[in-house]
Amino acid sequence: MTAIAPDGSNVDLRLEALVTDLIGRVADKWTMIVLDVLGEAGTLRFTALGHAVRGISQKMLTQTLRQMERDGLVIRTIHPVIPPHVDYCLTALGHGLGDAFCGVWEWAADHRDEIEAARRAFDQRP
Amino acid sequence: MTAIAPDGSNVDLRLEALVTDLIGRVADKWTMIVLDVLGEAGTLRFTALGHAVRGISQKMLTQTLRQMERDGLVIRTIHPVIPPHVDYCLTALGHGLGDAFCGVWEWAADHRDEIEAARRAFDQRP
DNA sequence: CGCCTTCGCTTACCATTGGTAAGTAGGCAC
DNA sequence: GTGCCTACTTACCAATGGTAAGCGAAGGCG
Repeated sequence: MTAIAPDGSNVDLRLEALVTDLIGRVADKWTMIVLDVLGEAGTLRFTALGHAVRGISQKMLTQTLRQMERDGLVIRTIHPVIPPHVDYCLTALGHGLGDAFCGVWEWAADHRDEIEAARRAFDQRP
Repeated sequence: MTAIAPDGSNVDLRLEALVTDLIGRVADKWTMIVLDVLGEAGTLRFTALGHAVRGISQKMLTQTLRQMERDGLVIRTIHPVIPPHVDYCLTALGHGLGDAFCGVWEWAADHRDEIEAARRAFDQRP
């Protein structure tokens, strides 16, 4: 079941590496939260997003949004007015990822207590 | 629908903050990859895990595993022999998270090409 | 005219995080 | 005694992220 590519490398391993790499870039805290917020709000401006994503710095917000835009997850629309007006919404790809990640949010909400209990137990060990 | 707690804070907001916090700790690159590897392999020793999780440093592996153990996601079993023998496997909680995150792996595998295309398009803009 | 405000950034500086590589424990084979 | 085994620590350095300040261009205000 291990196909070999023309260059001699293992295709399955290469694919796995690529997917793992992709997960590495996408599975980060801020990306997931921005994805969730935008998924629920539809369209938001930069500052509104900044308030909705509690705790994010402007720097990380711009950085995260740029990365998401580059990955085709969000669309950035600039309205050329003064003061500037820029808004963000998810692409179909972004919605897809949001839906895929939805299960994790549900899991987190459902098992919050268990995790807190596990932590307390762990912290009280000899 | 916004219940108010005895201390006056908004319960929905507090819950949301807690869940967001939890996502922040759990939605990190290495945790997700370790979760996946352990989910597929069942039980692995420290060094085997280190080889399976390509690119992780020993330091981050110990750190990630400790955190996951604290959160009740993995069980760490020490066999008191020399040289040391320690193995790791997922708890039910860990399997649950792995299953919840499974959708994201599938999404990543399915949309890899679209993302790469989006990146190329982005990188070639004026 | 000059000054302040607004919004979406960008930048300089510093703290925290993560990678690299070397060390440690402790028994067992040589 | 020397070296090897594994699962870590640790010291040191590079990269990442937070904080806070600045910027640019138009419009309102005195």
